[in-house]
Amino acid sequence: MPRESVTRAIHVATLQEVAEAGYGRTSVEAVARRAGVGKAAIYRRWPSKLELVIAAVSRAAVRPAEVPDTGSLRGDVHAFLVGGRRLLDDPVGRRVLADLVAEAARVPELDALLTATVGAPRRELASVLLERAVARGELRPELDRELALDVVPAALYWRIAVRRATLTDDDLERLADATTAALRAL
Amino acid sequence: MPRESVTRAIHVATLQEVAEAGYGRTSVEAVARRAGVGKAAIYRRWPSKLELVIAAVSRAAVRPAEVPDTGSLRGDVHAFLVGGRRLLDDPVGRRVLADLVAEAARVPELDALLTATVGAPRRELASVLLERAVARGELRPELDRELALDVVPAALYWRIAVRRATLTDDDLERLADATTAALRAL
DNA sequence: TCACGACGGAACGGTACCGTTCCGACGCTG
DNA sequence: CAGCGTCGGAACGGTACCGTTCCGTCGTGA
Repeated sequence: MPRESVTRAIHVATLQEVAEAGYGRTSVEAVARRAGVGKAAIYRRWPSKLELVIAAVSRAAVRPAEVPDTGSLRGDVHAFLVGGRRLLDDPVGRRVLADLVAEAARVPELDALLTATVGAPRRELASVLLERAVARGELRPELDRELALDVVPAALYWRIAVRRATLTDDDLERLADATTAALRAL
Repeated sequence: MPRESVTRAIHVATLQEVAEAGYGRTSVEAVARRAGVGKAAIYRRWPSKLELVIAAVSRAAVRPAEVPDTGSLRGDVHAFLVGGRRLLDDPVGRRVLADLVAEAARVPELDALLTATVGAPRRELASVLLERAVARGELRPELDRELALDVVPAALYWRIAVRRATLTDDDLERLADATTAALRAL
């Protein structure tokens, strides 16, 4: 039975390596070096870099997808944005995410992983929020769900992950206002 | 004097290589192979992979930043989105862009290049559009420009570059409506 | 048409990983 | 406290690029 402490050290080292070197330049050798571990310990667990990274990301991405219910669309959107900012605030996670988004265009397994561990849960959260607003009468029942689900997280991702700028609490308030207005127009 | 046809072949091959392999795994050797060119021809022109990629992207990204003036905020936003979709529609460009966005977090030169050749021109376009709307009285003068400039392109990028889904003409119409509503709330 | 120079291609020594295997050491479990 | 299995580490042969240098060739401009 592999030792858990070693497995954890490898996971941490993997994420750090991907964050610093980028997915493409990440080597199993470097991960082992950083983890203070023999390469054999890694190959005993996973057959390749892809599986290694997938395992590390899967473990790190496990987050309880709590659904906010504030009683209003605007409040729910704000809560969603706050959660999203928290998710993107980790510098290591942000870098790894950007790399994996790029790499997912080439590797279907990574694409599936990202969708399953990050995309789908967040999307489900937003979906619940939208349906509640429809039920409340705040949004039209014919609302274009597809488009709405893209509008909600987009500005947050763009600003933090792409432009690598920050969003203050105040920004988040106004962004919630703007997003709510956008949804009502859909 | 280096031959222009060779330079062009190298540029094309560079972008294709980055698109297929990712920036991190792209090698000068592979670029030369693909371009049907000796490595010497590349090192005669650029000192390293970074400069090579920067040159290729710079050339490819030169696009006339035409400013749409449709007479209304909604029309201007729509025109901006149509232009953005055209920019992101090229599959090679889209992949390269995702890689470079990730790599820009590590390499300041790449960051500066991306800002100068893609970010700033598009941002300037959006800025003009916003100021026109303010002048027209369609948006409040106290409009938060920073936030507004993030809201305008975000959904487009999110959907096409991150989620790798498509946007129909109809989607673009509704997205223009939603974005306009969001801006008015800022 | 001639000569200059950039060309494609091969080869250089050197570094880095690959994926595997073999150690001797150490830590759990029983 | 015995022994089994995982441990860190070193080494394996092999592949791939690095950045540079050297060819013999061929296109181009004078």
